[in-house]
Amino acid sequence: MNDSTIQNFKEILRKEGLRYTKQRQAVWDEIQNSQEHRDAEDIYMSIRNNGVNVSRATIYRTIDVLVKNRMVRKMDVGDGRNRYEPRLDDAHHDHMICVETGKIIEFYNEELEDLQEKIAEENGYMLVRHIHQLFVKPLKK
Amino acid sequence: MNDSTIQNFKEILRKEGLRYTKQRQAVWDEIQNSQEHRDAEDIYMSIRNNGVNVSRATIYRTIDVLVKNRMVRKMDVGDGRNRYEPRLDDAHHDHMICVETGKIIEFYNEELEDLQEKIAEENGYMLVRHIHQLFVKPLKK
DNA sequence: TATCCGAATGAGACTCAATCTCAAAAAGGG
DNA sequence: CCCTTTTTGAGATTGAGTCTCATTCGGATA
Repeated sequence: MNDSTIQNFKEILRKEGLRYTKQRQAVWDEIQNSQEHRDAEDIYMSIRNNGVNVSRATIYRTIDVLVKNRMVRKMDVGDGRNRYEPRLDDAHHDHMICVETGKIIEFYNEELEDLQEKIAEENGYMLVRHIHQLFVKPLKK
Repeated sequence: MNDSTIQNFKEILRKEGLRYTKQRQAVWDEIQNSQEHRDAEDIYMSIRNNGVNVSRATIYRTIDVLVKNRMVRKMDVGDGRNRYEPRLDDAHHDHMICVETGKIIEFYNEELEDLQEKIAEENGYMLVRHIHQLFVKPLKK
């Protein structure tokens, strides 16, 4: 929650023609401060526990802005609740989800990225974005 | 909707300890007959329009059985409605979704499949299943 | 083929994440 | 400090999917 990040956030709001409010700052702080993959309810409860009054509507509205401006990544894990994670470095990665423990592991593989673009192009398309999730279980030792 | 497919379906119901009903057959027929990626409401309406009385509950319950027995594949396109497609040949493929037209294109790439298993193993896991969707747009000519 | 009993069905209630509504509160330029 | 416009929040609403339970049906048995 350093000054430069706050400035960056304010700039994005300005660019979008939106006002700076403590609720919006709280949402960004909350997501930014934990490197986990959290759901909206979790973020909502944390902010309230920190003493900031906020509604679910504001959580969702703010997340939309953050996602649009690539500060937050929204991920659909397939259980009906989206998860959010900060995108501080903008380094792309995908996710591996352990079906036994629910643990989420991030991974990135250059070859995989290239291959996807190639496949899209071979079909006459340009890759815009992708969802790639590996559901895994621990190797037996 | 040939005899051998019906027999196969009856066998699966037997194996699961379930009875053969016209509603269950109608759901399987409906999914099987169209090679598209359809949602539950769509399947529901089609069956009713064909004159078979069925409820949404039965649609969902039957789809669960079909998915469990690998006759139908359930896919989460990210818009809140799952899509279902028949799995007649059991050949695996992933999907490319055009963000401009909504068209769904199937693809399969051996190299991609191998790479995923490798990545899981490098992290100490075994690949159980995966979700891979490419969101694309047409190449400008 | 008639009987019978447990399984299946369907109408509608319910769930739950996410979105919408709109009166009241707050931002922030002048 | 004022004033206009935006934002907020409590609660209503939406919509896919699930659950309930009285009624109907499948199909094994005799």
